[in-house]
Amino acid sequence: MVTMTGQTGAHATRRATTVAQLSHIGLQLFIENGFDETTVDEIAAAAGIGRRTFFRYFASKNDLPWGDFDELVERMRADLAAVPDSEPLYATLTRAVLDFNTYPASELQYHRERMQLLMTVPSLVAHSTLRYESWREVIAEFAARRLGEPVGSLRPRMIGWVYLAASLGAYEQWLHDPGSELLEVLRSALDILSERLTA
Amino acid sequence: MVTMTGQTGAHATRRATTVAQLSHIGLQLFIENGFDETTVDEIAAAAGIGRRTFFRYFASKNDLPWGDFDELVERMRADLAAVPDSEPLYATLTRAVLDFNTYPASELQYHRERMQLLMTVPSLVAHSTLRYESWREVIAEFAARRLGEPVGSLRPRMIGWVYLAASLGAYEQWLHDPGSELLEVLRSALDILSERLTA
DNA sequence: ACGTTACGTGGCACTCGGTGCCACCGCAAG
DNA sequence: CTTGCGGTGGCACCGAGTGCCACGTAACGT
Repeated sequence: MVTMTGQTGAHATRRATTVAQLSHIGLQLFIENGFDETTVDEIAAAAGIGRRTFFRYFASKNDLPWGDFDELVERMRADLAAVPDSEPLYATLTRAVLDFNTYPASELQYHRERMQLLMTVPSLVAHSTLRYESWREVIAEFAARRLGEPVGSLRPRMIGWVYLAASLGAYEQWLHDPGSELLEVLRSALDILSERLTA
Repeated sequence: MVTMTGQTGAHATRRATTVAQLSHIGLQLFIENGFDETTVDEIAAAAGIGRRTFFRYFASKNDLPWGDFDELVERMRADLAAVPDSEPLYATLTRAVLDFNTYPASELQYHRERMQLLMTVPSLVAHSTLRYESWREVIAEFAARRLGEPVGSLRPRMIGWVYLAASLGAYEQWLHDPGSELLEVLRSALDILSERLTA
């Protein structure tokens, strides 16, 4: 169970576990026994590491279900940066949000269980707000650049908030309706944004 | 400093403190020394009550800055329920959001400091998501009734999310720009919603 | 081959938020 | 005066998160 991770170049050392492994083990426990009922001690024990070490992999128990979210956000940032200015703003953002939430069929069941936790366990629901900040930031940055406005101005920020709202609304709906398709619900949610909310 | 609260009718007993007093004392400490640097023990001591008693007034340290938010939400629910069907949906919601965030000039400074905490301290930012749920619910309920759709369907939920997004975007902007007027920023944010987010 | 250094590990003790339990006390009603 | 209710707060306990440090092992220099 010893893995090499030589990414850092010099002074690479064996790691007893990978983030992905730990995340998987923890999530399994959360699903089986409930989030609040599962202690970090139990997760560490199940993974065969010390409690202290757990907090070197994850800043908090709340971060465990998030996996490599930050990486995905960075990928979205890069993807958006590569979009030519000829592509219309809102269509690009819609496309980006759909891409961001596109998972291979094999991972869909897992993703659903993960999101079920993130959207229902109060502690996780609360914590998620902090994780979404960087996501909104990417959207706002892109919108600001396209609109020629500072990122700090109202419109880009609002666009970030509103696209997040659409995503969360879609996830809520997807989890609520077991037969639905995530991408379809997302598409519907994003469509509502493009309607005029007047009268 | 002993106050009578005989609301419950029979068996009314003196309370050593009121929620408002405690909230005020705590916020003062948060502003002066920082949220994370202030312990519940210190707040309790400053208020002259026991630590155990603090948690009978507030479910958590995070709830302290919220004051009577739930009451305001209930008022909004009642206000919306009283709006005749002849009033257009989105105009009514816009009006409701503006009313909800209308404070007497004397409380504005206090409100600003409170919101500064709620929107910047990570622990509070996270927790706020849980408090906003009931707010979104009120919006969604009204929209659902007006649209003749179940509350659980996508559109009413989205409307709840999107109006929350506008509110949070406006607050972010308001706090970011010391010279701005809350209601004006809010109005601008809500206006953006009523534009078509296309092309 | 040997010492040195870097680094992942994990034990220990501590802080702080939050909870269950319970004993205490004052007020109101009988 | 007695009984009962309700606010109070001390005490012990749990679990998340952190600082500190000692240990072992792999990589590196000589």
